[in-house]
Amino acid sequence: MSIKLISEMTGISYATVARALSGNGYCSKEKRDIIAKAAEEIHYHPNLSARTLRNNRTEKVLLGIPDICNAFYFRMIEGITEELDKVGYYPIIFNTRHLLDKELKLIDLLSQRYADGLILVSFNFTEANIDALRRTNLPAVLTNRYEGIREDDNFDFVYSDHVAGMEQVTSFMVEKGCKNILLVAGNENEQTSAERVQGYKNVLQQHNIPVRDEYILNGEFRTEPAHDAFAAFMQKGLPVDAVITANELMFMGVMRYMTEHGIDLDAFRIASFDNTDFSRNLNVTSLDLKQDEIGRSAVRLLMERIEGRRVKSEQVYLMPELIVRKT
Amino acid sequence: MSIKLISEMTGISYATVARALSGNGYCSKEKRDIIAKAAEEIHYHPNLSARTLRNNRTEKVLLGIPDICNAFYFRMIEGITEELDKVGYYPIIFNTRHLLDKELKLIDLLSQRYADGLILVSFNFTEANIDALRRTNLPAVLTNRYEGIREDDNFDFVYSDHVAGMEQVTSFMVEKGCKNILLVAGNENEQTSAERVQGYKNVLQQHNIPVRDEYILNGEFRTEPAHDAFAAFMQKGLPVDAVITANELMFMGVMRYMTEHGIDLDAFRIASFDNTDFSRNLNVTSLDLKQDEIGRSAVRLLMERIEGRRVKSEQVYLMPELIVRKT
DNA sequence: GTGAAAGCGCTAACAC
DNA sequence: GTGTTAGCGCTTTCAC
Repeated sequence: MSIKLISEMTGISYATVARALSGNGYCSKEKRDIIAKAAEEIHYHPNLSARTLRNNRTEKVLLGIPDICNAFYFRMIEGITEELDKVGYYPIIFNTRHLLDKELKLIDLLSQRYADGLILVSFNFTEANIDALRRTNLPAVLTNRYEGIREDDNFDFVYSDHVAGMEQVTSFMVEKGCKNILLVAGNENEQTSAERVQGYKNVLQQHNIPVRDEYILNGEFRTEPAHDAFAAFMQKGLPVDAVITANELMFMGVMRYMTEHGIDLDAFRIASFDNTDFSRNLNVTSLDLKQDEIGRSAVRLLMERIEGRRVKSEQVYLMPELIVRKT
Repeated sequence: MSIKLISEMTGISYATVARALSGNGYCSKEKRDIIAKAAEEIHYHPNLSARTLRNNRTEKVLLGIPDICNAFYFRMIEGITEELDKVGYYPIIFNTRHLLDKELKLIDLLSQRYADGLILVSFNFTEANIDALRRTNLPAVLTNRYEGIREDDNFDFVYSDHVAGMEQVTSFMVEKGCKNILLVAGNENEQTSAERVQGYKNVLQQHNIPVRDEYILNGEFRTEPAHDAFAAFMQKGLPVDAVITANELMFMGVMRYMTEHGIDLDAFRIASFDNTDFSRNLNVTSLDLKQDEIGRSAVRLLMERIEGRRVKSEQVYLMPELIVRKT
């Protein structure tokens, strides 16, 4: 409509106006000025839907985050945003709130061509979302391991080695002479939590330290449950010389218990996963899971597919790094 | 194309297929089944661009956030998301990174009809972005005061009273008997910072406590500058019995200094703005700026405009609430 | 150099 | 009940 309108206003043909506005193809200087003036007058803006419909290209990427309020994802989002910037793409951030429902909705949006590709962060890759993803046959990257991936799948994954990560943290504690190491973990049914618990057990066994179930808490990866589980543990009066929290939300819960009860940060050694601002500003040792690099790799993999440079599925593994601080 | 494809596959007319797929209008059970099967077979998904182009409606709202990694915005984003959910809308989150450039890009996206409306959080409402916004003549809500608003403007604003908020915090300190109250503020050129400083001064003057410039630091609303300004202040050895940080990022900076130097949380009274998880989990008194309610009001105002129920500009003022904790 | 027109996929009005 | 078709705004091919 708008080009047509300008065409009618100026008496210049539709095609010439279109050329002038897009900058593709020739249009004389005089006409271009007339057209520019008219465009300004009606506040012309090309309609994105029309353009997308025509080009079948959105120059946008959907980004599904399980919890947009979890600081863990910040550097990932930053990395993704910056990397997309370089190729003139935008991230469309969706908060999936750990709900399969929302993830499916997101995949549906991809099917509807709301974006050219999808980066999906999830801890819950199941038949439901993987199948939906396969059906879209559009480019996607998952930021977690999925066992059943096939070479001809339309998605890749980027993954941090959580087992090795927890081994680093636990080794650090053992080397510092700790024997009674409390692990505040997530739900063992979740793959990422199981992996972290595995890393913890591996190291204890290597050093012939007994693995005691009461030293492995289920904090559900969330602040409140971690707080409550930690409180219950402290009630028992068992010896502790080190606490490891398997993510920073749970570290927050532990921290809240400690401030409530006037327990100092140096009452025992403490280390967390995620390396967000929270641990940094409290000078607490934390495991950096390379979120930034996860994001950047995800974009690179995705763009390879969007630009048709690759069709075979690929997996990228990253190694976490322990950031040692005061604790 | 896709409807056409199904129409050709099944030999059923285009319109009937369209009716079956959309659910609008009649289509016999038998045909519907045939169509459903064909749709399934080709993984039919309606094309969003085509639909948007046709309907001139996206059912999406652009949401511009200055810093998506600042916990202050979490509850605002949540409030907005939930409220939009109720009316079947989605937020499209854009990280403007405090850059005018990005804000203008965002407003441009609105002009291109990438969404039906815009909620813009900014601390920098100037001629540039306000004019651009006016030119779109599309619905928008700003979450800050803008002095030059006109009754026929195409946008509204929602606003927390920062002066009254800081008065609450400062009064709390004064009532607790504090005399040497350090304020870690932002840059006074910024309107929100100036307002907060004003509230602080108001209360001190009411109580005949001298206002001393060296007790008002510029922490630029960011963690590092606040840390450094606080460190410099502490060097001087001036007496302090209370510290107020004008946002939680700056509180983090102060906190980092304290953990670095082994200063306990009860060395002096401390209170912050924002009431995020950081202060909550450290049991620190903080001012709740009603971010949730800001978000919800913003959506309500915006939907009134999107649905054409109102054209005159409106302003909503909210009153902050002090959450008293251990400090 | 400029202009006419097809077509992206969808919706909906209208004709039968 | 079912079918035909115009048109949303843009891009691009092709004809002049």
